[in-house]
Amino acid sequence: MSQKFFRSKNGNIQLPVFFPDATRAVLRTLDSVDIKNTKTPGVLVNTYHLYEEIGIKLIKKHGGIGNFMNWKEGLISDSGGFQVMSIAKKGSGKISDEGVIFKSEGGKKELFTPEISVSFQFLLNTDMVVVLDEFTEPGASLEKAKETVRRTISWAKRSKKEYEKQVKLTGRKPYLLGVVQGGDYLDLRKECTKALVEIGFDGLGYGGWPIKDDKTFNYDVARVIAENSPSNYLLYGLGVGKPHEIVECARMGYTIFDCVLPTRDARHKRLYVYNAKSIKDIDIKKKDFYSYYVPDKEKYASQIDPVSSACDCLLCSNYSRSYLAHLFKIKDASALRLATIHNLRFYSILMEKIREEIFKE
RNA sequence: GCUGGGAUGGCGGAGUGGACAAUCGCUCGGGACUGUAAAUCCCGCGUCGCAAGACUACCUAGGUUCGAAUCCUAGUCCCAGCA
Repeated sequence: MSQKFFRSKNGNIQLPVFFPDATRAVLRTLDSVDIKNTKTPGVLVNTYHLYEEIGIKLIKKHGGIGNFMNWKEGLISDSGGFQVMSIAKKGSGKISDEGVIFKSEGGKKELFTPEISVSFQFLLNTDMVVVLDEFTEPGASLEKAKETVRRTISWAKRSKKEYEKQVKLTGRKPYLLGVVQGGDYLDLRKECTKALVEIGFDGLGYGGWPIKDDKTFNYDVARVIAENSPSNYLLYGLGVGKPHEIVECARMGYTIFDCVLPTRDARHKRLYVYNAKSIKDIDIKKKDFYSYYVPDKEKYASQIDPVSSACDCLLCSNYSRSYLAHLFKIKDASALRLATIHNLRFYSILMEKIREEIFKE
C-alpha cells in the first residue's frame, strides 16, 4: 500500500476506507450527522441517479452534492456504469459506442455519455470521479466480455479527455478512477488493466461482478488488477463487499471500498456482530471473526443486554436487544435507523482493525 | 330461561357432501441480498420420514352416506337479541 491517505476537502483520510452508498444523496434512513457519528469517513453518491433526480441548477446553487446533503467528509461519485448494466438488463435502454440511451422518468429518451458523466461529477464536486464503464455481465461469453472491455477502454479515453478539460475549467483536480472490466477472464482483466494504465489514472477499480458461480469472491481477478497496476495507484473494490472479502482485498493492496450490504442488510434485519467480547478483542485474522444477528427473533424479545458488547454504536451503547426487537416488530422507522447505524459502525471498526493490521507489518 | 348465530391449525379467518392436511393474512422458523428499481424477495410451518408416503385431524359422542370440516341427533362451551 503506497498511498496512505485519501484527499478530501476536509483533509486527509487514512486509508484503507469503506464508503457506504448514499446513492441518491442520502444514506437510507440516516442523515449526514448520523453517518458521521458512525465514524464513517466518506460516502459514495451516484452520478446517474442524481443526474436524473436533481437538476444541474440546484447542484450548482449548492456548489456540489456535499453541500446539498451537508456532508463535509469524503465523497466519491460513481459514474453510473452499474446502472448502465441494469438498463441493459431491463431492456429499457440501449448501449452504443457513443453512450447509453435511456428513458427518463417522464419517458423521454436521453443520451448519457462518458463526457456527461465526468462533467456532471465535477458539478457534484466530489473527491473522486469514476469513469463510465460498460459492465461485463456475469457469465458473459469471451466475445461479449471483449466487447465490454473494448468499450470500457474507449469510454475511459474519452473520460480522461473530459476530465482534463474540466480540470482546466475548474482548477480542481479530484482523483480520477478507471474501471477494469473483463468478467472472470483473467487475460482480459490484465489487458484491460494495462490499457487503462496506459491512459493514466489515479487509481483503478475492480469493476463488474466479483462473485463467482459458487458464490465465493473472485480474488484472482482482484489480484490480476493489483499486480498490473503501478504501485502509486489507488485500488478500489467497487461494490466490495462482505467483511472478510474486504479484509482479503485490503491485504492485496486495495484501499477503497463501497458496498450497499451494511445498509441494505440492516434494513433487511441482518446486523453484523463481531465474535468478540470487546472492540479490543476483535481479531480479523480469525476465520469466523464475525456473524449475523437477526434482531426480531423471539428469543431476543426479552433480553436486556445490547446487541453486541464489541460495539460502541448508538444502538449498542444505549439500547437493549429487546427494545430493538420491539422496534422491528412494530415496524418503527427507528429500528432501521439504529440497525443501519450499527452496521456502519461495524464497518468503520473493521477498517480500523485493517489499518492496525497493515500498519503493524 | 327463550330465540338466533357460532365452535377449523400458534392467532385471525376461508371452506359448507368428494379435487382438503385444508385458500389467504399474521405469528413463528430458515434463506438470499455485494459500484441500491430492494424497510425487499424466496422457502418452510399437524405428526413421523431425506423422500415417495404413512398416520392423526376441522368442539365431544353417535348417526346418514361408497365418501363428511361440510348433512342429521344429542351434549358442552361461546356470542348477540329478548325476558
